[in-house]
Amino acid sequence: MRETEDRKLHILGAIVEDYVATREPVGSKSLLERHELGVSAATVRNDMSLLEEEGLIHQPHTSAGRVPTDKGYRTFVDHVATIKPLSAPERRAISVLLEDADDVEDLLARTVRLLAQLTQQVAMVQYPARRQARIRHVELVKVADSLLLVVLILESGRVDQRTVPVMAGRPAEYYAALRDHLNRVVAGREVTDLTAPLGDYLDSLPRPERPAAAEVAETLVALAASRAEDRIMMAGTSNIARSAQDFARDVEPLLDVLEEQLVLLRLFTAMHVSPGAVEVRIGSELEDRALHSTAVVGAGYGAGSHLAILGPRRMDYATGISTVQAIARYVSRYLE
Amino acid sequence: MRETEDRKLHILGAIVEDYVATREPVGSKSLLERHELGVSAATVRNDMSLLEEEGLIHQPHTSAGRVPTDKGYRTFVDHVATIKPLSAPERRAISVLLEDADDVEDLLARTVRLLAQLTQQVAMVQYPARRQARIRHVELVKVADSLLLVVLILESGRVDQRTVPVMAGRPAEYYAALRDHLNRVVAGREVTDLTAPLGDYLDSLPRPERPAAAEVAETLVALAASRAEDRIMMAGTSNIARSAQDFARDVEPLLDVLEEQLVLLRLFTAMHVSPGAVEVRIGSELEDRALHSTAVVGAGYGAGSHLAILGPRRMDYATGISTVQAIARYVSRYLE
DNA sequence: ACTGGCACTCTGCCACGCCAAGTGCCAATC
DNA sequence: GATTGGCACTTGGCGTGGCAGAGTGCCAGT
Repeated sequence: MRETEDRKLHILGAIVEDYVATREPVGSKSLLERHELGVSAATVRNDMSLLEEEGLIHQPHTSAGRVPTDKGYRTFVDHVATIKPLSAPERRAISVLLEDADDVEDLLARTVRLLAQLTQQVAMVQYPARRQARIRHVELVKVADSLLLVVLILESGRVDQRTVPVMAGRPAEYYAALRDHLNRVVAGREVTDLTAPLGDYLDSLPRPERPAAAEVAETLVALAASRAEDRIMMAGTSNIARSAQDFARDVEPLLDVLEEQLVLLRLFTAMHVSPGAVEVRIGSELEDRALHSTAVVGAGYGAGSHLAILGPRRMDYATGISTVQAIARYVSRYLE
Repeated sequence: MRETEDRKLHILGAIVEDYVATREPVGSKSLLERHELGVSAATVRNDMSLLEEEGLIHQPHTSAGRVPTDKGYRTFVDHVATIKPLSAPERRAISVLLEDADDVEDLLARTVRLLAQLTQQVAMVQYPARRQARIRHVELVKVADSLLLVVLILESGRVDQRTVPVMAGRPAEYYAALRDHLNRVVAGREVTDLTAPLGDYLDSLPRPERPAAAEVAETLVALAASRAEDRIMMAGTSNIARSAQDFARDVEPLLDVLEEQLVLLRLFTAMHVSPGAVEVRIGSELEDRALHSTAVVGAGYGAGSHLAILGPRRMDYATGISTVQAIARYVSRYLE
């Protein structure tokens, strides 16, 4: 009993492997040619029948081979696939490449390209969440007579900016002074903790001066509240062209989703994986309709951010999972 | 003589229009069904023969309709196409949408999305070149014990940043003081004019302090020299899925090129159009092999930056050209 | 519990033939 | 001389039919 159960899983694994490799429904006979199963074709057929009853594989039509279902891929990933660790040269390559990034942005760009190249899938990385978000410095730049640029520098090294329309005619010195005052008030504070101190500061001003300063203070609060992790960097989109076989129908909505990013962000927030852990979502397990023909292998990194690869359900999960995991760890480390 | 020449061009135009609309080679008979040419099919056939001799159209195989060649599209664009101005609602929509961008980055993002939506092609915008590139402020942020973030704020409102590894163990006050010194030296200067003043400053330091300050100064020079217009923002990539008919072969290298950006940047620098002017490149007129099946309609905006749409050669040039031109003008205006 | 064998069912592919659309050319006409 | 109607010819696309290959389910035998 135990043994036949094992064999069924083994056969499922073989089916998935063959299907991934050949892209074609796999039958009992060709399965025997490529795998040492130690049983006859008829037995394989019986087991396949059972697997189909359990909803793990599926026949496109009578007298065709079998194709794994979403549920089939799922059990494969959960119970069959053995993660193959990366080779030493690969690890070294990752290490070297990420090491001399000269910027967080650059680090992410390298990461995502690397991930796309190693897995041959579409890779995406969420911008890192800011963990200790203390304000380092605020700078005001008058870019036009009635337009002010507010720059916010955090201690983590992140830089955010936004322009705000202001009343025309104020001299540059006015904003220099305002900047100094604001810095005195907000420097060293958490981004979440600006409203009260700024309110106090505004109250301390002579009444006629308040509205002008309030304009800037509001922008500052909004800027501090904006979450940069709401952006995603992507690479390897051309890989979807290679893997999709039914192009016109599948690819267009997929490219739309990738560009929209909103769906991907929801996806990321839905997968609350602890750093280093990997989560796999396959086909219908993904919320969005357009992603039903794809699978996503994601991992957490840093402080609650995510990275992932996206490809066809017919994907090499073993290397995908190990690569995503390894890269997530490396990035976490380099972010300190 | 003059008249038959005109008719030939008219026929070329009709062929291009029909081919763009139907995606199928167009023959003399179906041409008459859709256009009032005032002549018989035989005459059209004769003219088509001549057009083919001139290399403007081409027959996929004997007894098939005609398809425009690159040269054919070229003459169509140069001599036949009449630019249809945008409708009033369209203009208003552009105006409204671009008006309340709260950032240069945001403005570009809106622009590129708008362009993609209006033309149904892939749209791309080069980051604006910095015209008057005076330095407003330099900020140093210690993000780790041996890692320093250098932030450069320009008067135009651009913010650039880069991290640099530094010797460990220096107190934060050291960098605060260094920042103040550097600001005194570089504030108000052109980005191209930093080497000499910074050299003088370094020379003025006591010899043992020089290497430490030099580390930072070098990064600053490199940062100032880095050209941000070497980046491109893109939208509407899913549109290539719709327009390409022969997928597997065409789309993959195309997506690669779009991701690489290098080819696109070379393309942009190659088209030195004055702001507001439009340039069209069709098929083999484009340097890169992967772009031979596409056409690009580009325009200059701002101070020497570019924006463009990219689509199949079989593209609606009339609306493409007018839309690109209109948007380039709007963006130039909003950038002041 | 497996296995070998057998009858059955599809899909993919190839060959065939027909049709529609298109062409080129030529003699006739304005 | 330019234009036109007519005609013979070419060719890709499409539907049909037959055939081979791969696969299945089931059953009787070990």
